[in-house]
Amino acid sequence: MYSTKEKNDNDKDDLLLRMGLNDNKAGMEGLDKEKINKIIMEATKGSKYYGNELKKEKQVNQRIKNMMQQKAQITSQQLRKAQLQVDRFAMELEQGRDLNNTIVHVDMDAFYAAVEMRDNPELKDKPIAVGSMSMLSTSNYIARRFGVRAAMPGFIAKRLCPQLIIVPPNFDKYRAVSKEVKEILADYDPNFMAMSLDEAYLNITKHLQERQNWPEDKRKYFVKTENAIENDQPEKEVDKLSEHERPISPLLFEDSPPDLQTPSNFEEQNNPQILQNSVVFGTSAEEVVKEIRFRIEQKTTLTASAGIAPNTMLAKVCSDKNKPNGQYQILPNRQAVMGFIKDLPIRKVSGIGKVTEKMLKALGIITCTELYQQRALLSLLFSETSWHYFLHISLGLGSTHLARDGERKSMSVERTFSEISKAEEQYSLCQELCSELAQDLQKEKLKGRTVTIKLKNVNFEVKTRASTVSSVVSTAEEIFTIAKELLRTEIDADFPRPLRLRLMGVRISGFPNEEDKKHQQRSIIGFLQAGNQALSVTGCMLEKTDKDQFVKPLETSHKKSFFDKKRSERKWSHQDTSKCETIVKESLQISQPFQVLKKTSENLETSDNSDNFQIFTCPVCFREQRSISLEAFNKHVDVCLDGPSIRENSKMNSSNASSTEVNLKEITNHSFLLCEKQYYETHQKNVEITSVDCVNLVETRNNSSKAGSIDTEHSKEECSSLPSKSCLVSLENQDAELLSRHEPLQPCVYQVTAGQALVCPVCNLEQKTSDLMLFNVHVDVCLNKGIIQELKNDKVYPLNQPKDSSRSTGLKQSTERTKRVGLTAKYSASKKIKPNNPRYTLDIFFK
DNA sequence: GCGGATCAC
DNA sequence: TATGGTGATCCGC
Repeated sequence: MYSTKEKNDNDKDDLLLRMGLNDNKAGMEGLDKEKINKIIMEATKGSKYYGNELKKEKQVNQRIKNMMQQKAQITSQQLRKAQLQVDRFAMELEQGRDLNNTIVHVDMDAFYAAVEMRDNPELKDKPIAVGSMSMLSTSNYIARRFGVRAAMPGFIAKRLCPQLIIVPPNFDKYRAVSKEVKEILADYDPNFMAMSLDEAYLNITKHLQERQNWPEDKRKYFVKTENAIENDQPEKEVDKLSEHERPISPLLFEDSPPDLQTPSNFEEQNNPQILQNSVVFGTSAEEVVKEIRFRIEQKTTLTASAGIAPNTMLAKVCSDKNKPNGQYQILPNRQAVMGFIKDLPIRKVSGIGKVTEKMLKALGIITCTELYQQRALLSLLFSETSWHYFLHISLGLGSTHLARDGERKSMSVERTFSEISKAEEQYSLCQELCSELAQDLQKEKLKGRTVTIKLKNVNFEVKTRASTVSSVVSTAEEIFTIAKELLRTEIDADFPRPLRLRLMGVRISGFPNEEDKKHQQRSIIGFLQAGNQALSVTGCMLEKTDKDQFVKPLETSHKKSFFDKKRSERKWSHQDTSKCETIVKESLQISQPFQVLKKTSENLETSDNSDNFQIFTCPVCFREQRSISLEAFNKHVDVCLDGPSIRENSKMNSSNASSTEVNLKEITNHSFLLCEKQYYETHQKNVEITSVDCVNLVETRNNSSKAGSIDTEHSKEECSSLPSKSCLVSLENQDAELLSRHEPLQPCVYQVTAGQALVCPVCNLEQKTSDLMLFNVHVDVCLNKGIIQELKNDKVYPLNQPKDSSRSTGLKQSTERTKRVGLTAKYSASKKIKPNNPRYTLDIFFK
């Protein structure tokens, strides 16, 4: 609906373009291009927005520079080889070219503005735009002469065109009109694909076939004037009107193609009763699309443009060609397609945006012909996905059938506001957004596993932070608990400077598909009912292999277009890999804490007699959780694991908390290391603070590490001088290799004497529980949590890394670790316990 | 999985 | 005074 809609061919000044500038068709009352640029520049210069645009531009330039360097290193030998490869692929694509479908792209002209003009005649001959002072959705064609365009802030538009009338949007109305249009479209393709309120693709291949045998009165439409009574049925017998005679009610566009202007003789015939005009449309694709546009206009008094072509990519470009109120067809033969493509600027193609345009331009590519000529080079400079896409475009290929709307992958809410810097306000805003999101989720009965927050500061810098939990969430509270922690981390990271925000958003994703749900249910039930037969990982591997074998012939056949293949890939990943992933997850879940906890809870004397409630003990905070379901409990553990949120539920009063925090700082300064020696040392130190939440500990440790007060050099020496029993050593030095070979790490064994106080070797705190299973789980969780916390704050290095030394290598290790931890560590450590042995052994190892 | 970017509308 | 909101995808960690 915005600037992307009218793509710009002018590339003289990218930055100006990005701000909504465009060619000015230099109407009499309009402004010329130079003037427009000047006014926009004056309004923009010096703003924070502009500053950020400059910054982004620099990044793009750097990208281009890198690309050019890469290009310079390519040898002619490499290029020749690439040429052969690419051409072989191009040939296969060519053989698979499918010209048998007739795809139509229908696009309402200046939709919102047109609706507003229709409903308020006073606006008809005035420059108008729909939107607000800060942002415009669309403008009418009069306003466009002044350079007023979609995606331009209203206040700048006003400078360009002081007479501009800005109408606030009325989406309900647009939706209603859109529905009317869609009802018409459905007659030609019940499976049409709506891209937005004002745009849709149709595949009219089938309709065309059927239409060949239709009698004339099935293609005949009664012509109404503006005053006519609603009648959409083809009925009355009248002479066929040629295109030139067709009555077009609203004079939306002074620059409409002449054939679509209202004929002058028609003005006299304003009585619908007397007027017995009708139109008969032919049986060709062109006639069908004329009919569609005619009916749209009769029904809504609005005009549409359309493109007809053998695939969606071309149809889209075509609909732009004779806009407004026009149509264009590419005939279904190769010559016509290539002729059309020849001088087509790549920027016109959907999917090629400003950045891609600029990058390709740096390689001398502006038109599709040039895109084709450089195909070998492109295959060396861009990812496979990208150059395949480019090759499709340059051959005029595209999707030949319309994909059914797949399942939604994410849902989000975001809002821009005037600066908010107070943390409390930020939290409550976040809470509001979560509530809204939860309501939207409820409407579609969706639950997801990943919560992402988005923050944009007053300098327009955008940041996103995500967290994935092991079971799905959907309520406002659940989402907020996660979002809050993400926000807290960001606030803490900048402390004591406040986050100066201008936008906040919350998104949820990771919706389980049907297969996921089934598996999840089965696995929970199965596990609750004792028989926890783990599905083997090898079983999954087999399945994956099967899938590959099945997909491969499909892909290599090259019968399908690039777009089709992308779609089928997606389908496969939905149907099959998801199954596979689920199994992996399932087998991992077997070893997850809640399994142990469930057993624990069975042993508890349940004071709660409610049949639905079960009491679980959280291995992180050691609080009893009354949860209706394992799922809910699991969520608790996840959240608890992810951050210090539990503190808010904590009964501990603030004075207590702060006093323990002081102690903790001291202790945890040393607790980064998992050295045995240290374990014993801190064990003694720690006796007095048994009641502290592990959750609090982590927060404290974060703070202290931020303060940079850790004598890590010292600790490191201490540690490395120890005998090789350190868990740390094996983790740091061997895990990479071991993990890549899918072999378990050497277990790191801690021995605990019966009756002895249980002190977690990770957080160094004596644990309230005497249940070794629970303690075991705690250590496991605490270990993972420590790592996760470290990773969340990118300023902090992994557990054993000195904060300030060898920054480059440290960073490398840090990210190295991220991956593996992300893949394996969370919840995946498993435990082996011999309950009746007086000398218990605690094994910690990573799967 | 995460985060930044790009793109469309 | 003032430059959007929603969803998808890709790439490089």
